[in-house]
Amino acid sequence: MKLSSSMEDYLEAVGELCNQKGAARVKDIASKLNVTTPSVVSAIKNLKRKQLVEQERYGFVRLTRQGEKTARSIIRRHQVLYHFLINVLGLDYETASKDACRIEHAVSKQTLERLLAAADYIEQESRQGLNWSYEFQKYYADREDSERT
Amino acid sequence: MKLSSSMEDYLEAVGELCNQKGAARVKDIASKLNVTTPSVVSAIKNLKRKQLVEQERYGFVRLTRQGEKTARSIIRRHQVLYHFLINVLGLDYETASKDACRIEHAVSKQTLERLLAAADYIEQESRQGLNWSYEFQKYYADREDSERT
DNA sequence: GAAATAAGTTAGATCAGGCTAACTTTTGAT
DNA sequence: ATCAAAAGTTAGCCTGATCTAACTTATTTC
Repeated sequence: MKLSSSMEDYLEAVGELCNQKGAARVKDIASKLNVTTPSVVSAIKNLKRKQLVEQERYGFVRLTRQGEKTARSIIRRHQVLYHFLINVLGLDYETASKDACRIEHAVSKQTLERLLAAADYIEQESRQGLNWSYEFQKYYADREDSERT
Repeated sequence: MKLSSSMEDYLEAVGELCNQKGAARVKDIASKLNVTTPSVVSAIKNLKRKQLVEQERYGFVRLTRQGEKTARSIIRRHQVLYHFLINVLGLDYETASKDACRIEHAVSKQTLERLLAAADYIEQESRQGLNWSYEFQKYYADREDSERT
């Protein structure tokens, strides 16, 4: 039962709002995703049909058991990606955040696991004195400099 | 003048077909992208409007000057990503290919440049005896093993 | 507790991108 | 040169995701 990118975004937003406030309101989902409330309503209707979300009429939105599971994996995907972009590639938060939002819908399980492993591996290495990230940042900066000439 | 993912796919396909055969035929674009010819026709109409492509009625499709430039950058994006997935993360061709196709529409210029730099850096390191990829593959394999227990 | 405000919903439009079916033009075989 | 097959096109439909405008229900405030 695959979700579209868009539905993943909604489920992710519901998940995050539930995590931080216990339940999600339509208007908060809307403002988080920069869409209008009718868009949220129709998306929620869709997620209800898929049994990922529950909502009493005019009330709060909450995740079902299955919804929680799915949301968790979507959020994890985002997190892993974001972490990788920042801690391995050394991107700024702004760019990392935007790219993570878009790329997350496109990475396979396999790729994701390797991105995570790479970040972990590099972190482990750095505890042993071989600071990959630092060396790479230096390399990257130099290379950028030389391109500007 | 930003292109949708879908339009990027069409332009990329036209670019590749032109590279290998000098011009693209509607049916070849269709089979490359797994869509029907009417879909191609309407996409081409769109790319014509954007001046990225030319075509005499019932004839071949070719890139304009601007189209070539754009196609080149899209193709490069794909290539860089594919290379990274294989040579840095160690994914199999199949997965790398599929993921590259989907992720390419989502990576920013900044992320792309760093992915490229990371791949180059690692390659350079490996010429100096520090075989990152090899070590990482080992790390990854071990970690997968221990998860299976 | 009634009126005003906020939140949620419904109806209906639009747009992109895909499809099928039917048609036209081009190509190629005899 | 003709006519069958292949390639390209057009028309029209469908789905997903968005929007605005208008409406309904809940909440807040006096």
